[in-house]
Amino acid sequence: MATGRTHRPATRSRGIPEATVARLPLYLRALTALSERSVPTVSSEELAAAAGVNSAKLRKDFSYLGSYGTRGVGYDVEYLVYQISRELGLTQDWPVVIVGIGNLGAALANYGGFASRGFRVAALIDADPAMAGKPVAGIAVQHTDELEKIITDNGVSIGVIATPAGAAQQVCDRLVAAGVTSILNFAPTVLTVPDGVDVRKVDLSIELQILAFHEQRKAGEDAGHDDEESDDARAVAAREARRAVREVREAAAKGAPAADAPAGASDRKGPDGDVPAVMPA
Amino acid sequence: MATGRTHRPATRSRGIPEATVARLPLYLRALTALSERSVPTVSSEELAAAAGVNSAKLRKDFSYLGSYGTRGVGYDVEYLVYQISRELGLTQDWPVVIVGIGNLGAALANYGGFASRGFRVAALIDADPAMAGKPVAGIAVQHTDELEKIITDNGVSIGVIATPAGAAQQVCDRLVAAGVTSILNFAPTVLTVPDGVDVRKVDLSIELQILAFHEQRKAGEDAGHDDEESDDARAVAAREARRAVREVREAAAKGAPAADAPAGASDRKGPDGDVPAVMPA
DNA sequence: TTGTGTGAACGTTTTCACAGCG
DNA sequence: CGCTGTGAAAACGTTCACACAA
Repeated sequence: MATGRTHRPATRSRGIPEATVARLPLYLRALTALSERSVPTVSSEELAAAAGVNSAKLRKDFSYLGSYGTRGVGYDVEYLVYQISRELGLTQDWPVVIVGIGNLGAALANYGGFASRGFRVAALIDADPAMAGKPVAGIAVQHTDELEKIITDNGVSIGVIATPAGAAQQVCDRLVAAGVTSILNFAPTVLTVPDGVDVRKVDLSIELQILAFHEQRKAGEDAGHDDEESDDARAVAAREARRAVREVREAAAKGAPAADAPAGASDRKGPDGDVPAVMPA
Repeated sequence: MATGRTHRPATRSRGIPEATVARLPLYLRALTALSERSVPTVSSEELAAAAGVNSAKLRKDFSYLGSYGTRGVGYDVEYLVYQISRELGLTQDWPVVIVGIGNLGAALANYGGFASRGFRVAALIDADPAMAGKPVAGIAVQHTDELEKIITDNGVSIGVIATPAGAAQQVCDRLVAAGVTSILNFAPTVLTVPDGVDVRKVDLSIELQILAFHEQRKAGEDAGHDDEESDDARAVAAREARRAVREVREAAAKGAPAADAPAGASDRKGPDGDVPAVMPA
């Protein structure tokens, strides 16, 4: 199938493990803070605490970059800042475009964290003609028609999608066709992109759902039976439930939803489904 | 050390692997879409494609919940929606508070994806007295002074922090003290919480930095030497660089930054550092 | 026959524990 | 002696491939 893969495919980042790459920005932040307080060196223990990881992990991570520490002393803060910035590619400036200037898009445009790292908002793009020309975060919003021209003229390779879910794939396709090879997606959809294009997604409601899961667990343990329910117990219960489950399903199929049964979940909020992450763009 | 751990500690979620939990919302979304199109059943292959994972993974994931499929047929859409919702704890309504009603906080308040799942915005809280009483997304913003009362009165157990980095830990402490046990943190800081409290973080600039890393890789490969640089080559290069590196560092220590050297990284943007994710709250 | 459910193989990430450098 | 750097072990996650139920 040459249709293009869906998500971070076999793009194994040569050399540095993906898990490590994901933590480098964390270290960088902690180091920057230390640097501002003019702290000259840190131990792996201290830095790890500041970054919220354990020291063994941090040392392993750094070992992939090279041997930048001094035994018996620690790491030189300034020097590490430089090395990590370099490794992350933050010593150059990355022009980015934000597409979809609704509530969230505007928040992103105003977000200082971008500019303070190596990112520069090259343009804000929105499909609403009424938005065109209006300044957001000091930048005039441009119309979607200009998208391709903006990408090429500015040599943009990173795009941020903050449109409603419905528009996301379309926008994504245009970005990619115009030359964008990295996409940060805030729309609650799975984007399909060709090989060689990286997509990362941020989904606000998914994060909350994960929290809800754990929250429910806590509640269950407090009220529930034993403190430590074994894995087996769960598996067995699930297996036992299967019979009952099948009956319920059949009942439901006959159009008579049982008291504690399906079909209820989908009428939670009417024909709403995947609501856009932002105001209509 | 009773100081309280930093990040998802040993809270191994009994039974269902964390990685699976993180994907359940994805499946749920795909299923909801199918449900709306009145599709009665899906195969693991189809659903996996819609969710952007491969089918083996999806089947494994579902196997942790129980045996909810029918061999030779697939999964009953409505039924799976129900089961996953149940597993995620979305059959009940979770009141959440959002603290820090800046640009991002407002975007979150307006985000339809919360309400459409089992989440209800119980209150918006901000430290700015001028904000108090102003309606955002149809809800009057309340002052931080009310925080504890709001939490207890509404039985809130999930809090969203969208304040500037500087205020986040303080807000977090108050939320936790008032009874919140799950926190979604948008501020670019590592939060320290007691055991039993879950924290998930969303950091916009970290995501971009990860993209930049991969983007740099791509560029390097295009321009660079061999197509497929071996892991060893990198390791060796790093090791060789060590010598040079040490010299550079010593030069820098003497106050004479070399042409291609440290200290440059921190003056990128003056005394800016960790800029808040949102407007001052 | 079709497509689920799952042991077993494989790959990645984390943790351990300690040799050895400064 | 203290703290990094790193092999080796353990834990975790993904993929394979096929028995078996419908």
